[in-house]
Amino acid sequence: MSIYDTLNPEQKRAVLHDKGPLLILAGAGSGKTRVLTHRIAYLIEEIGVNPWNILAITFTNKAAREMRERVDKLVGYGSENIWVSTFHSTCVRILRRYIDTIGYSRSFTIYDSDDQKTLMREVCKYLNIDTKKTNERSILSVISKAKDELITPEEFERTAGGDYNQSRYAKAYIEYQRRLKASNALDFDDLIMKTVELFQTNKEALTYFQNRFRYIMVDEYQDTNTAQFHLIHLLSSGINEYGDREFNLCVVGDDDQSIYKFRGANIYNILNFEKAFPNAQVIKLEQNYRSTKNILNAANEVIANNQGRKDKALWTDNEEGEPVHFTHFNTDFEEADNITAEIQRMVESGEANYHDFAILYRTNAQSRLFEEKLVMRNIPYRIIGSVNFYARKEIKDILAYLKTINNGLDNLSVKRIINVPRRGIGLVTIDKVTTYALQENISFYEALTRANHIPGLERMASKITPFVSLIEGLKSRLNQEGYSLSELIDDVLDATGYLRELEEENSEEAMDRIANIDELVNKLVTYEENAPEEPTLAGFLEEVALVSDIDNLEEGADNIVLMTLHSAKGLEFPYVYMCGMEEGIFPGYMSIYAENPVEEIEEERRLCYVGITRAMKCLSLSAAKQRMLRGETQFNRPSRFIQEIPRYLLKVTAPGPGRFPSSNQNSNFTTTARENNPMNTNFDKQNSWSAKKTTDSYKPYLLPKAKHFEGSNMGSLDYGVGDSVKHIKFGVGIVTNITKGGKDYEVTVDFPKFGVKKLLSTFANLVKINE
DNA sequence: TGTATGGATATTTTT
DNA sequence: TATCCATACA
Repeated sequence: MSIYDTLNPEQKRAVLHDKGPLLILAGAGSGKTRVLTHRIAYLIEEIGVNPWNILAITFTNKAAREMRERVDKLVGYGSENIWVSTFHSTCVRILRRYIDTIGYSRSFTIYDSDDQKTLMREVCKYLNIDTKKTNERSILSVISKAKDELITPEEFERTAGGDYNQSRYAKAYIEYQRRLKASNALDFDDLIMKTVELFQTNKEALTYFQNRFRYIMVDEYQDTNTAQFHLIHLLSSGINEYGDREFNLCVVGDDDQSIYKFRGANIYNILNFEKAFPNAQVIKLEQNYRSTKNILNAANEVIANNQGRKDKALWTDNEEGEPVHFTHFNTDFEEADNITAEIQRMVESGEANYHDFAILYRTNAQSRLFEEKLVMRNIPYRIIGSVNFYARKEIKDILAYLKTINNGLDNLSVKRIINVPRRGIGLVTIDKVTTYALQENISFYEALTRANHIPGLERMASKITPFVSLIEGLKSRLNQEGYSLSELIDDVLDATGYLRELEEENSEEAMDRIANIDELVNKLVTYEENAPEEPTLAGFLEEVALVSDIDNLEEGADNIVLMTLHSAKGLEFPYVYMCGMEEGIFPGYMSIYAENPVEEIEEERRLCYVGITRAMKCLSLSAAKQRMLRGETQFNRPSRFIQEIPRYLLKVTAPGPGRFPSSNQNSNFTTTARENNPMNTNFDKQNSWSAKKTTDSYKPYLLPKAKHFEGSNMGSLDYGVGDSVKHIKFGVGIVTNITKGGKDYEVTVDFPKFGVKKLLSTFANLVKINE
């Protein structure tokens, strides 16, 4: 009995395919990772391929790690030589080796989206682009799209021609790229684009990697963009010893799960694979091993509403299972309350464990209500994606120190930390130094080292010089023999006084920040201990730059997970709750009112398909009749995706009585939840942090009184239109109007000295004056 | 130079 | 509603 006997016929065919291009159309839950790992094993053990010649590319670190683990189990010897990594880290590794041949230095920094935005803000200021009319983000997204399509700034400018807007974007692109280069920095898109550029200009590098990667496998192929396509095409078009192009390329994907078009994914990569790689074989994996018949049928019915798909029909041998549940709640509050109650009940009855559950939603903002409920009920949970650990201020600050030490050209990082902690160096000084650096064509940091020669800055030199010697001191220590990275970070925390300042502040927030910094130190120590090669500062920084929140999703922890539908791709759970199934939420209003709604809605539908197919045993959908969104009450109809599921697959449940029929009981719950809150200790730091935060900011929910509040409810304010009121700052004025805004009253008051002001009643503390 | 404050503004998804 | 930013003030 061999390991290949457990495969079904199609899977086996895919595994035994050893030469030439292969497209595996793998439906959800059809065992594609299994096929990939078994194929690697087959190539090594049966065909005699050197593990060293195999490259497997995924999108997330988590997927890469999983694949590595599974391959390790399957392949006894030499599996560590298989190159398993994400697109981005693959490119970083290639660039670290060759990037100096295209004009960057090997110690380049990677800019994340925050950094990109900061840089773009500088660019806009420099080019006099009004960021109120065109915000940084939209410019960045234009640039990102261009980079995905391998369009250089110069080309972009050429095609822009006389078009005013386009040429403005072009100018921004050029300047942005110039500054990245000056900072010796690459953004995420550059990682791919520059690697392609390297391969196009440096034949030696290309040949080296073509010879190295004789067998290439790509997971989630439907999410690749044009740049990634070219990268793979270049890498796989090596010539073998008989002078033939082999294209030993095996890609796995599912066009129905393509959900990253907004990020440049090019669906034609998978739809036209057979054109791009002649003689490609296509194998379809259509048997689903994950879900019940009912769930799978619901998924099939929904996705059938999309046009232009690759023809396929997913089926399963699994049992029929429960029908798909659907509940139409009255409010979003009731939705969160009932779902969390149901989960709790099922766990307490011993039917399931917390880790069997996932709550999925369209937008991160929807997690908040659930979080509040989970805290109240003492249910352990983990939210993926809302606040990235590495996006926190204190973490970015410390990393900026490390980046400055690693790459002094990184202007952004230097500017970030020059006055953190406070050194009395303000904006004026920074501006002067920047201007000087620009004039002299040197980096910002270089300019700092010459502070006492900069006209007009002689007096500031006494503040700047200590900073420079601080950095220089740290740099030189790093160069000493036997000085470790963990010593470096300790020295950074100590010598900068960063930690001391937080300790002295002694607030709860400061304690959280310290805890986060400790966590960062831990990560660095872990990196040092586990690094495959010699641990380096650049290595650590790049690892940190390329992780996403989903990568930290630990297995085995017994908690519910909450995440967006996007993050859920590739995962599976016995019980899945998809909430907020409403028109305007999912599909989102952005897609409904888009220029090309058909296309956009189809992408949303694929997202829905992804969500449904995450469920193994039981799927529950829900919508709310009214929902609070950015302080406003919205009334949405149930999502069209619900209608697309045939009635016989659905079990429509009436919403429960609602635990909180009237609003005033809530406050009791808030306080008790706070006091008996022993589960904080069971959580990791991130959770207790977020839990605390929301508990503190929790306010009792007021049932929205949307329409008819004018009469009776006015009583809760002790003044009305026409009354004289006193404000602590504005003095006495006359109320001219009162409207309901969110949970509060917006009171318009005419102050004789300050004019007409709109105030929120809870904050304004207006006092009625009796005349 | 640093801080407070109020106003504006955003909210889709992320390697 | 929550955060960000510019402006005014100390």
